[in-house]
Amino acid sequence: METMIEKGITGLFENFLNKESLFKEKKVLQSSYTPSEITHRDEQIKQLANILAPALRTDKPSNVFLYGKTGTGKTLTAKYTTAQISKVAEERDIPITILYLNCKLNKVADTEYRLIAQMCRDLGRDIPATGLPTEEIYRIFYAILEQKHQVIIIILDEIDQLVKKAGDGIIYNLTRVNSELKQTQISIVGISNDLLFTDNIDPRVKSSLSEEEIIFPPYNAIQLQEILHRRAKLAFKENVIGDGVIEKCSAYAAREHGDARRALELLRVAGELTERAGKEKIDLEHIDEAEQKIERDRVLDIIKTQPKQQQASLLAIVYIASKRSDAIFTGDVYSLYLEICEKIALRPLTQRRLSDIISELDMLGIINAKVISKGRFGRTRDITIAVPTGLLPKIKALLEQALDLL
DNA sequence: CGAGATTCATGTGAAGTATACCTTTAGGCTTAA
DNA sequence: AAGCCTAAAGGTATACTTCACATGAATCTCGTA
Repeated sequence: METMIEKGITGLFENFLNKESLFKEKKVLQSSYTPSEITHRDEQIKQLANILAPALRTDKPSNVFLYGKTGTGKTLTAKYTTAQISKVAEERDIPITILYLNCKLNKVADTEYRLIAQMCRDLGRDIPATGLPTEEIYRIFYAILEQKHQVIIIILDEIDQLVKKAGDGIIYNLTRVNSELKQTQISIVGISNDLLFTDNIDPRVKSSLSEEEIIFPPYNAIQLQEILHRRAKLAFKENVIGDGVIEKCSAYAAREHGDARRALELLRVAGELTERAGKEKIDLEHIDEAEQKIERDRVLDIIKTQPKQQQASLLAIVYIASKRSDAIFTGDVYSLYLEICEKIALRPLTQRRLSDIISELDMLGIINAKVISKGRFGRTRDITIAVPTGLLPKIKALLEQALDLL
């Protein structure tokens, strides 16, 4: 029995190895890849380089704010430009340090403490995850900075999330470093895809943060095609891509506000699916398949990595949503949530907290939750599931398994 | 009939609590001289 | 006496709870036409 399975598996591996891969270099299509040349962002790169250039004379560059929808090349431009700067700086022995922080929710840098702590770690100083006063962390941070004369460029990706969750005082504190330290100057590169976010922050913070602004317009379908062509040439072997495939990927992504990241991902996943199916040429239907798979993986991955309480809350919502199709209210969710908690022996949270969790799930884009007033019948949130309904059973199963239900 | 008051179910802010973790410090014990 | 380990003391961030007040349109109330 065992040997048969073993045989089967080794056979599978052999098969896999014998089959020629469609990819030449798959990592070119991954979002972490920084190409040596960036297409259609010359203008933005030039602007950013101009703004940051004073760092090479050890002057403080202005703070910059980069706006634009997802997948318009903001992060890429920031990383590319700063990498160039630090290359030059290294050659000429100019002391410049670049820090890149992602402030996404539930990530390492989504509170004031965690942000500063993470920067200290990047500078080579270990900081415990909790226990120290925030002021102490600032002291350590200052001490590290003061060790040598230098310019620090801090890139804060998805800064809107940080400010939304932890307030704008952080930015204010960071900009204050400049007046407190003589040796070191820091400047901030803020990246946001929420164009409206600066409306609700302290005007002082706003003005200091956006001394300069660079707008990233969406790519149009033609530009996307060029980007894809260029990368596909590096990533795939010859004659692997079927007719119209690149055009279709571009069109899909252009429909979604010109998101290049998405276009590249579509192409990569389509390639993987083709390969797995044992075919030799990517054709159009693989793209549709890829689109579904991407969405599914994204959602399932978010859900999988949520804490138990969030999962239980979501399961309650999913149960209700699959049973009836009219609006779902907070009260319904809470009572079902309590039942679930009892079944799996999970200490139930208060409704107050559940209310916040629902907001969090909304922020993650798994559900839509809008506050409505039902007049005489009070007010509540109108909750709907924000993922394709075809995914519901899968989500349900995943959650039940994650929570040890049944 | 319509303006204003009422009402409901929950949103939302502030303040307090539990937990897990951190540093400092004071003993207490060991060790080396 | 100096050095090292340990446990207690005193402190923090974070996730959560408790308390109290805010919301806003459907419905009710009641004066008026």
